[in-house]
Amino acid sequence: MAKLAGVSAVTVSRALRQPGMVSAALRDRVDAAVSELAYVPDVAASRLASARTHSIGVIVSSLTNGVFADYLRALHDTLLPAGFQVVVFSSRYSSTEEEKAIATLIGQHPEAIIIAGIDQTPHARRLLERSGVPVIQTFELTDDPIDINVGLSQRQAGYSATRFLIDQGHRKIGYIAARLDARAHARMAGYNRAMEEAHLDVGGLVATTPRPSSVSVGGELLGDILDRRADLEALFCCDDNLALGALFECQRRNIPVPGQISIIGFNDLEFAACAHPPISSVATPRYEMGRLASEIVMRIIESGERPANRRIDVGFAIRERGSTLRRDRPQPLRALSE
Amino acid sequence: MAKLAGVSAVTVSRALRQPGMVSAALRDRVDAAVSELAYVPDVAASRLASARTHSIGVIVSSLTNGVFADYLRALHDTLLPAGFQVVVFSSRYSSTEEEKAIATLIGQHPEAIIIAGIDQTPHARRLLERSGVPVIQTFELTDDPIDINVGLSQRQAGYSATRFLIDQGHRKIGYIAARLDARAHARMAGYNRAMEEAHLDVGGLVATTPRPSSVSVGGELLGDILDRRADLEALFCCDDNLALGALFECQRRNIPVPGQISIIGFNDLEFAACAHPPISSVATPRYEMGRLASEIVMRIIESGERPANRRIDVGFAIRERGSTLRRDRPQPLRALSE
DNA sequence: GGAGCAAATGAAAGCGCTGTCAATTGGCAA
DNA sequence: TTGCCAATTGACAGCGCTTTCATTTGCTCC
Repeated sequence: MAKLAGVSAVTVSRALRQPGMVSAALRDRVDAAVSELAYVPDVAASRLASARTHSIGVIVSSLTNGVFADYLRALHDTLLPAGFQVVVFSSRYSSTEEEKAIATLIGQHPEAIIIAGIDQTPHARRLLERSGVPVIQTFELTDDPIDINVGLSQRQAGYSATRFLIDQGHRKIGYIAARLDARAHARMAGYNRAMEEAHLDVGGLVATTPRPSSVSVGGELLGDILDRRADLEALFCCDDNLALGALFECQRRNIPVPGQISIIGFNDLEFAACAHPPISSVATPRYEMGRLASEIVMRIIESGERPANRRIDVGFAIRERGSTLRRDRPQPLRALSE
Repeated sequence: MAKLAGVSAVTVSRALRQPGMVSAALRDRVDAAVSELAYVPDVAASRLASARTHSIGVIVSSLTNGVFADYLRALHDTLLPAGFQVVVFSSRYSSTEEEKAIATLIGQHPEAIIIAGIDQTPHARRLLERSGVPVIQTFELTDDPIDINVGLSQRQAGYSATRFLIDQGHRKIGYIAARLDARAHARMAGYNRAMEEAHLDVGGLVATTPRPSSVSVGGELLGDILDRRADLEALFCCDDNLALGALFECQRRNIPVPGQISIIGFNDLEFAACAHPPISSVATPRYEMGRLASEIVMRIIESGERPANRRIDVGFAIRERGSTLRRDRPQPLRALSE
């Protein structure tokens, strides 16, 4: 390459990275040789020599779950223009794969790591701590972040969704969840807390499966509950796919939604608002969370400046739509105010 | 690291890569030091020294479009167990980003590249050709592959879906598409061909948008057509998200599906089969396609053995479901057999 | 008991770049 | 014309590994 352009390797490197520092003539010669050979510099060599990778490691639970779509988009939108490469790994909801992904990632020496979730294994945690780069944990909130934490309380969100249904006048409120990752558990804990607080029985009202979440699973899980509790009044679904499946299942069984069963989903994916009826959901600011995480990371890399707070709560919001309906009750719920 | 274990760097390298070649005692010392330091070898140095990256580059149009989910899963399922790392880039449906992704990827020296689509820019093509590694183009079929091509004829699939509706007795058949990438265009070409062949007019029956596909866009596009053609009888949707949106829009407008309008989608995503009514769709073997591509790649890397055919058609299949209905016509369609 | 060999380990070189610093060139002031 | 400085370019070393080859160790076998 350098030979073809008739210059030294150093000049090629400079012409490509800081064109302003070489004369126009040489720059042209280099450019010509580059395009002649379809030359692409070896990042491995570059990384080794410069100790910079210009890459940010990102680990998500799934590449294909709609939940990570906006989040990943935000990361790309923010980091690419700043000259960073975004290296995405999926743990596929497996701790083992997550550990592997973290190790692989660290071997690539990203300049920061943004990882979804807070439930890393002790080994994974150690790897991250020892990596020496900023680590942002996202999606959930923890009191004990590895480094920095940008997320929301999944438990609180689950509580709020359930409480929302209770406040609407529902009593026989079901909960369905698939995959059962840490976030699903946290939401369920919130559901249980809200039900317990309202002195409502959850017997037969919960259906879960370790299978991945999907629309069809949502229908099946609702079916499981209905087999036991035909008197179901409302359903909190751990995610919007399940909610959509539950909605279809109701339509299939001629159960009016929200007339007989109210349905609320989670994450407020795009389709929720335009379903028929539109599905109520808990909106989580995933794009915002990704943007925030990227900006924190870039600030640390560029100026070493760390956020004042290691723990940033991005919150959530209940989106009330047509799939949930206020139900008038003759007698008030006892002791809900405790 | 080597110092802590009291051995040479070479031994560390060997203990980690070929444990069988070092004595148990040293192996234990190395392992201890590794976990003590949370040591992870530097892939850049490794790659530079060994000229092997054990990575396969993958470029898709979108990380978050459900279409790539099964495909990526297949790639991971097949390549990870074989010891390859899967490096995924998204072109985000942009030629510019695709070029950048290809360049970045080649700088990382993957051992093969699997890229979705056949419509790379000339520059991108050159980069791929010059990279010196096997390149598999997927999802579509071309007569002029860069190297190897595993896909299906999107045009043919679009033709078949339309023809399916025609054969069901429909005449006023609409087409909606979003994003308008190469595959959407190919499907539309198939639609146009089928309509033309059947001497059916497409006036006012087509609605497209450059916006990304989504469920809500599906409803809007159907609305656009209905504004012009209230007599619409059937709708071919460029993807299942649009189809779902169209279905919801019909429900919202109290238009019976399939009673008044038949709907067929494309790709047969998971939710199509469990919608209400279940949505007919064109199933594309995406998992199979990914598996095939991986296996070809691994065979080439391991033994240099290339497939007999550079162009492999994985086909497609119409899944007939409740959203499409045979419509009886008094008079037969003229000249359909031409 | 010593030659011969296999197994285990280490020393040295080098992968393709970039950081550092030295060398060269040209322009301009004195 | 001479000397000095800035701009431009190149030489060299080294990033952290792995490959190759040499060395050492511990056997086996005659």
